[in-house]
Amino acid sequence: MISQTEENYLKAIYKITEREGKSASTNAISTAMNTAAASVTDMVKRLATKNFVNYEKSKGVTLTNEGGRLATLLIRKHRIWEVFLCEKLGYTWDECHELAEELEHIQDDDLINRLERYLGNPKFDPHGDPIPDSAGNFAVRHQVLLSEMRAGDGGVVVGVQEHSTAFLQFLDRQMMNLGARVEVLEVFEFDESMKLRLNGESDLIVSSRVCQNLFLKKI
Amino acid sequence: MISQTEENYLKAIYKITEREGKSASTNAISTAMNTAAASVTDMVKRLATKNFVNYEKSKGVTLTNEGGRLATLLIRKHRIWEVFLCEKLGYTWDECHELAEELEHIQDDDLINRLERYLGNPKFDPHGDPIPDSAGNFAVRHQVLLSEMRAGDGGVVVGVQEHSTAFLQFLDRQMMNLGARVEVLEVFEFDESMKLRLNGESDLIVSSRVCQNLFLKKI
DNA sequence: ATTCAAATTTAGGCTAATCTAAAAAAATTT
DNA sequence: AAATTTTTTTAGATTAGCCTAAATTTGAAT
Repeated sequence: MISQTEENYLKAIYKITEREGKSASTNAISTAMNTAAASVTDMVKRLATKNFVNYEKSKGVTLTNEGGRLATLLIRKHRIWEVFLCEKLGYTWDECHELAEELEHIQDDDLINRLERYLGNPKFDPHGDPIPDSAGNFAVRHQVLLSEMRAGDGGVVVGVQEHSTAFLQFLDRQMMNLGARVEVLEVFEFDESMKLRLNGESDLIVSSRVCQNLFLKKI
Repeated sequence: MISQTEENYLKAIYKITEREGKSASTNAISTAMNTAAASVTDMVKRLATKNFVNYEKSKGVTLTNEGGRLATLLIRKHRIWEVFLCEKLGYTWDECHELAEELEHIQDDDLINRLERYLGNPKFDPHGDPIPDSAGNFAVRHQVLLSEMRAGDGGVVVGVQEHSTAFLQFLDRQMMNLGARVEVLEVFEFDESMKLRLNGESDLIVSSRVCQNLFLKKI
C-alpha cells in the first residue's frame, strides 16, 4: 500500500527528473513539496526501502521502474479527472487543477478506466497536456508554439508558456482564450510579429513575445 | 480542518445514535469502526475538544449541531457519488458503496453541488436512501416494508433496509432492482414467506428475511 | 589546496492515530 | 449487598510524517 504523501513525493520526483534531465536533489524536492529538507531525506529513505526510488546518500534520487509506473498513473488520474471537472462540471482550467490533486489519490484500479471511457477516451487534458494510457504511454503532443507556425497554418489555443497575470489578461482582452481558433494570415519577418484571424471572425496583429508564449494545437 | 479519520468517526456516531435512538457507547463505536475501544476513547476526547461531540466519561457520545451538520454532509456526498458511479460509470449498487466511502472525503463544497446538478438533482441514491439537500434536510420516502403488505397489494421497489453485499447481489440476481414492480400474490403464514409477481412477468417466492428488508412504495 | 558556503544528513522531538495490557468504573448476577 | 462480568479509561508503545538545530559532506572560490 502506498500513502497519499508517498504518492505526492513520487510525482514531485517524476516532474523534477523530467524537467532537469537528471536525478532529483533533496533541495529540489523540498522546494517542490514545501517541506523541510530533513523531511525529504526521511521520506526518500522510506521510498527506497519500498523500491520506488534509487537513492544513494547525497547523490540525489531517481525513480525505479515501479516508482515511474506509479507516478505516470498519478498523472493519468490527475488529467482524466481534470477533463471530467472541466467538461462535465464546468470548472475553469485553473480551478480544476487543485481539485484533481485530491481526486488523483482515489485508490481504485477500474475507476479511472471507466471514467476515461465515460469521457470518450480523451488524449489530452484541458491544458493540452497528454493523458498517458493505462500502460503509461503518452500520446504525441500536438502542441506547438505559435511562433513555430507558418502563414496558412491553423490551430486551437491550448495553453501558455508564460503564466504571468499580465500575459493572461492580455490574452483575455484579445479573446484569445483556451479553445480559441487561430489562423495565421501573415508572418512579418522584420519583427516576427504575426497577423492572425480569430475564430474566423476578427483579425489582429500580435508581437513575437506573444507568439513565443502561446501554445496551439495544430489542426 | 477535519481529518478523514475524524469524519469517519462522526459518520459512525451519527449512524449509531440514529439507529439506537440514544448516545453512542465506546464499544458500539469501536465495533463499527473496527478499532480498539481505547482508540475510540482517545478520538472521542479529541472530537470533544473540537466541539463536534458531547462527551462525558463513561456516558457515551452524541453529536453537537456542528458534528451533526458534518455527518449529514458526508452522507450527502456519499450518496451523490453513489448516483454518479452507478448511473454514469455503470457500477452495480453493491460495488459503488466502497468507492463512495473514499470519494465522500474530497474536500470541496462546490464540487458536490455541481455534481448534484450534473446528475439532475437526484433525491435518492441507488439503494433508495434519501439524499439530504445542502441544508441537511432529507426527503421523505413513502415506503413500507414488503412484510407489511397483504396478498393483492402492489408496489415498486424503492430501497433496502439491509445494505449487505450478499443481500444486494441476491436482489440483483432475482431482478428485484430499484423500480421493479411487485405484486403480492400470496402470503404463506407458516414461515411468512411470500409469492410475488415481478414486473407482471415472472413469479417467485421470497423468504421472510427478504420481506423484512425490502422497502416498497405502494401503488 | 584550503577555506567557505551550500546542500544534505543525523539527532532528537512533536502530533495523529493506532495498538496492548492493566486499572477503574459501571452494570449485572447471585 | 457482594461478587462477577462487561465496559471504559489510563498508561505506555508504535508508526508515519513532519519539524528544528547541529553535524557532516560536497562543491565552489580563492
